[in-house]
Amino acid sequence: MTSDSRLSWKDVRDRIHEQILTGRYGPGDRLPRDADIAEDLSCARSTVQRAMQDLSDSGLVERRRKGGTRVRAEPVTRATLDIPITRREVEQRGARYDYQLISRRTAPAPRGVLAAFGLSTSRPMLRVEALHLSDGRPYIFEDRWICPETSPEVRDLDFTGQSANEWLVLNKPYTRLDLRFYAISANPRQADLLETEPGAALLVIERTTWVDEAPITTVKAITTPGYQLLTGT
Amino acid sequence: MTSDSRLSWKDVRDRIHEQILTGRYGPGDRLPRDADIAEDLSCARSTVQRAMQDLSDSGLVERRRKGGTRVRAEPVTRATLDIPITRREVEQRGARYDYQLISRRTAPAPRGVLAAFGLSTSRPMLRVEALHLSDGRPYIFEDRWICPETSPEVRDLDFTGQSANEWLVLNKPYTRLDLRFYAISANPRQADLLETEPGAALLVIERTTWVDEAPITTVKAITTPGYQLLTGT
DNA sequence: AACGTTAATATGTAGCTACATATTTTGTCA
DNA sequence: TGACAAAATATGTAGCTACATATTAACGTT
Repeated sequence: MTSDSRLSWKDVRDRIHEQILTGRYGPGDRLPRDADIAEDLSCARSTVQRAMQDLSDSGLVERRRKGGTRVRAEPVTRATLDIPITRREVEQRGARYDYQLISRRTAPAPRGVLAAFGLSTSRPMLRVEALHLSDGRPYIFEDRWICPETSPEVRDLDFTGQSANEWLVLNKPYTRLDLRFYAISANPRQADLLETEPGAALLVIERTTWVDEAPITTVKAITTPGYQLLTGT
Repeated sequence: MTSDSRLSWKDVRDRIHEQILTGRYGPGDRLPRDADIAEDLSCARSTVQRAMQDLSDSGLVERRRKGGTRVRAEPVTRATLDIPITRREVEQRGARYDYQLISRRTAPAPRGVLAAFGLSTSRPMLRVEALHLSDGRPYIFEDRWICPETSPEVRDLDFTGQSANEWLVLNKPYTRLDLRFYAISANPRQADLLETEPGAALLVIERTTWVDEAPITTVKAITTPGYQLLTGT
């Protein structure tokens, strides 16, 4: 929105989006080439390009060189998820945050952990179990495995004061991330730690990170009953 | 990657990302201005701009006019989720897709539905319950409410052949989307429909959409035990 | 008709300029 | 010192050009 008369790329994007909304272009339809749209709206092709890129990123249209731009035939629901560090999540809800280390020991990584990393050969890793609390009540139980070959510093960290969650996120930026969400029934130990009943339905957020090809960490964040993960806002 | 000597904006992005990875710039640190980086790397400012925008989109840095660019002090784990239409999801796993309409009737929207839409006054809406099957076995049970004021066409659709999921996604693009994920224990009816045991832990994907301010639909997709939602790949 | 080669074409990217916009910093005056 | 106005500054955006790249379409040969 530079001035009144000039079209911003967001204006162009919204205009095209609206034409898709109103059925002017339906699923699978091909849109005019950028250059033609630019002439139509009397703006630069680069402006249309930016608009189209955004629509493409949001999953509404598909673009292919020479093939042109078309409305996605089978649209996907695409959304961006932000998962903050747990301390911040708790504090932002206006609650007091506490952290408790449950265990920290080195052990051979089990099959599931190796699979998450895509590794075939077993090796020792550091396992850290910890509890995040909100206003003194259990909030998230994290069961984490850290690859000491990628992060040798963890050998000297005891994670009693600062959580592994926070240390890693501050000191170990990743280049690749895998996320998965699923539900489990609390086993007796989990129920005990989270102060709930065995069999309670719990949302698990599993996160695995790498720097290039080197595995950093994989963690199961086991949430308390009623926990909801939201997008947007 | 235009030619060998010219830096693409992705090269620039990766270069800056790497400097953050290696600790050259830590959380909260301010990066040089775009113009200086451009001179350093002897490329155009617009190239640096695009690189920085991307880093900003991915949540690694924060940019403010006049304030410059700084590494996010409290990084977030940011990921993009793609949720395809259920038929496609099943077929892509190489399974046969089937669809069963369970019920379709108009009723006053309950409190929870109104809350999801952010509405305060009650009104009648169309409720559609349906089952998606993979190789003949229950896959996802969807419990959907559709606002007929926004989509009058639904009055004439019986949803026996095509699922509401598919019809809406093909014919009702949205401008706003809310997603939430949580776990529930299967109640007897859900257990029966999904052919599992009451009390089983189920992942629920709740989706609410609007066109501008007008509510379109809200749906609880109740998945079968073991269902996992993944990012990436 | 089948094949491989070449041309045509739509999007993708880099570079440049000019100006807009949001903040912070600085300066001025009471 | 405090409040307000003006200048400085870093990012944001639009327009233009030139060329790169991917992919389809056209063409000619056998």
